[in-house]
Amino acid sequence: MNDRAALRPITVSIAAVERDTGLSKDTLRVWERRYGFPVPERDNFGERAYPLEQIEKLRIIKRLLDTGHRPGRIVAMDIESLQTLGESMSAAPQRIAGNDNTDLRLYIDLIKSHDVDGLRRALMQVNMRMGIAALVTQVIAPLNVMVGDAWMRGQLEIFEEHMYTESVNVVLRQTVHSAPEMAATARPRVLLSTFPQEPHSLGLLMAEAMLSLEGCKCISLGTQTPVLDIVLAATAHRCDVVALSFTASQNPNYVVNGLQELRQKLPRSVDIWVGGSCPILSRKSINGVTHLTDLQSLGSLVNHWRAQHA
Amino acid sequence: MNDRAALRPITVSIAAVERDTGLSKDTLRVWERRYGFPVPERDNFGERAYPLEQIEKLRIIKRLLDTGHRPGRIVAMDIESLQTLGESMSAAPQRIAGNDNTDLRLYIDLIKSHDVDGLRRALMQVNMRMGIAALVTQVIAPLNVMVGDAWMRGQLEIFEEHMYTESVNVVLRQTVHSAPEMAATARPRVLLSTFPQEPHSLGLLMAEAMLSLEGCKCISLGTQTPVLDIVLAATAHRCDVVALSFTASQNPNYVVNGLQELRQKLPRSVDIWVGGSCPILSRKSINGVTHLTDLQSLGSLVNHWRAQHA
DNA sequence: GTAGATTTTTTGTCTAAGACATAACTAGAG
DNA sequence: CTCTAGTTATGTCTTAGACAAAAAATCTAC
Repeated sequence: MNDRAALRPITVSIAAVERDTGLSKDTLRVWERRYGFPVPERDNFGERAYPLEQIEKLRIIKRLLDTGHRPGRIVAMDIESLQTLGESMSAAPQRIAGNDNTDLRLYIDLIKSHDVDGLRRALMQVNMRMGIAALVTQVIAPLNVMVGDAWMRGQLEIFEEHMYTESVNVVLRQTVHSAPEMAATARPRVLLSTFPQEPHSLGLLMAEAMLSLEGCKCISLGTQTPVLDIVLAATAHRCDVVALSFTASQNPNYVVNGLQELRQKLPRSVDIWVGGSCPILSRKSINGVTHLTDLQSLGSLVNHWRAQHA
Repeated sequence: MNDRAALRPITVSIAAVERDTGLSKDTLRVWERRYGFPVPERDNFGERAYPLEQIEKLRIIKRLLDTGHRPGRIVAMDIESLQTLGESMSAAPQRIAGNDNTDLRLYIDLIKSHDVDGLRRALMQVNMRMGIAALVTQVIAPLNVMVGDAWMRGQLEIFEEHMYTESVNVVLRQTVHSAPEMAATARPRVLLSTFPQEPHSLGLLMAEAMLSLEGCKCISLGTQTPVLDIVLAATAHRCDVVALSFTASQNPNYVVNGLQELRQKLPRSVDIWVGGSCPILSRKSINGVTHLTDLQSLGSLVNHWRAQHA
């Protein structure tokens, strides 16, 4: 059908690499020019065609960049050196959680046996027994990481991940909205959303659950709101806080520029709280923007806000 | 702090425009070259600086492209012409419904006054008084069209549309899942999702509401599932029907090719039902795929299926 | 030695115009 | 009315050079 695909099914276009690695086309071309990697083949039309091994290596490089390394030092390295470099770094932070994750295997098994109702029931039971906070921080948040990992390793199909995401969506919304509606006078009033290229809504929903629990009035716009409209919405809804969720799929520059732009256009009286698994947030702190490393700290942040606005 | 921003706070960089409109940098530059719009100013460093009005116009153009217009015809038009163009498109199919829409204005007013709780309460009341079917077909479906329209005319901001979408999301999920859980043995078992380029979930949710009402067992994967995974999921969940939702933002060719591929890979015993506001679906019928023109007809389709599988 | 200011290097993104595959429209024939 | 062939429209790729911003390295003062 497609000559390009038929002749070289093992290579992909620069646009696909940009989508899959998060490295911009400009960056890919300039690395090739400067560091001699990646060196894609060329298809019949003279356009770059990246072999899968190079994409694999690019993914490793991207991870290392996210943890603080610099391109000039690592892009030209061979893949084995990169892997040993990566292992020496990642060993530490994993264990700190203190959770051996054996009980979470249960949920993965439910996903793999395609038992939608069973999965939802199991999550609901956690909610009944331990409450929303524990459900979110001790089950759903670590499960998200495990599911992402399992998918990366090829142990989980895309549709199984989708089924999981939809189930969590259902359960979280049900628990959040079954609680008595927050009074319109509750403070702080928190506006929730994500930046335009960020389609993942689970982080937002988890934050909403935790904030509602703390007695905040949440106004969620769902995902992908332009920066300008976040400003308009915060004003229109008289919000005290704008809370934003980011994942690793976000272009780091978009994140930083967007947040600086938002900070500049939003009144100083409105706080900006950001969270999620986006590495740039931890590496770089932005003036006037509060970064949460985990969902537990939302509670103390709300208390802190209330103390200041008493 | 930033010279660029300090001197011209009313303009933004090409990267920010890409982020907020979804139009690539390449596309923005080539439109400027070919159609003479947008024509950004230049900052102190000779780089493009887009005024807000042009971004507004770009958003409207993007919307019109999604509904089938082509750049060469509309990019050079002035903003008023674009708005009337947008209105003339949606005017026609409106009347056919036989609804004068005066009562729906009420909801628009609630959106414009930023009364989230009021909007949700109003929708919930419709549900109590008239049931889910009426809520979906007589209120939400036509309201979706009205909201899209109002945005195009500049009467509604993006964040107001987002707030509306999120509210409908909440209300629909609440009504669907407050009903007693469907028995695992209920038939037909319907798998719901959208194709990879389709991010809109409201259509899916409306369909799920109607199908649950008819006593079907719904398994939703959320949006954007690859064709191959739809096949895998339908098998894994032993589904009788795959239901897909499409909006006008879909590339017509992707839709047709995707559906043909899906039909080919799915067992003939599994029905494919498609619906939504995507023009190609009405223009072209695909072998082995059932197209629903409106949500009301879902009921008779379910009955028909049951009669055949008695 | 350490803190702070200054220079140098690194790095991502911007610029330009040209090329071209493919999507979409138009016209002609059956 | 339907299908096929020709034509236009359109997005994305290509090239290479420039430069601001960030990071690192060097220098200066105490």
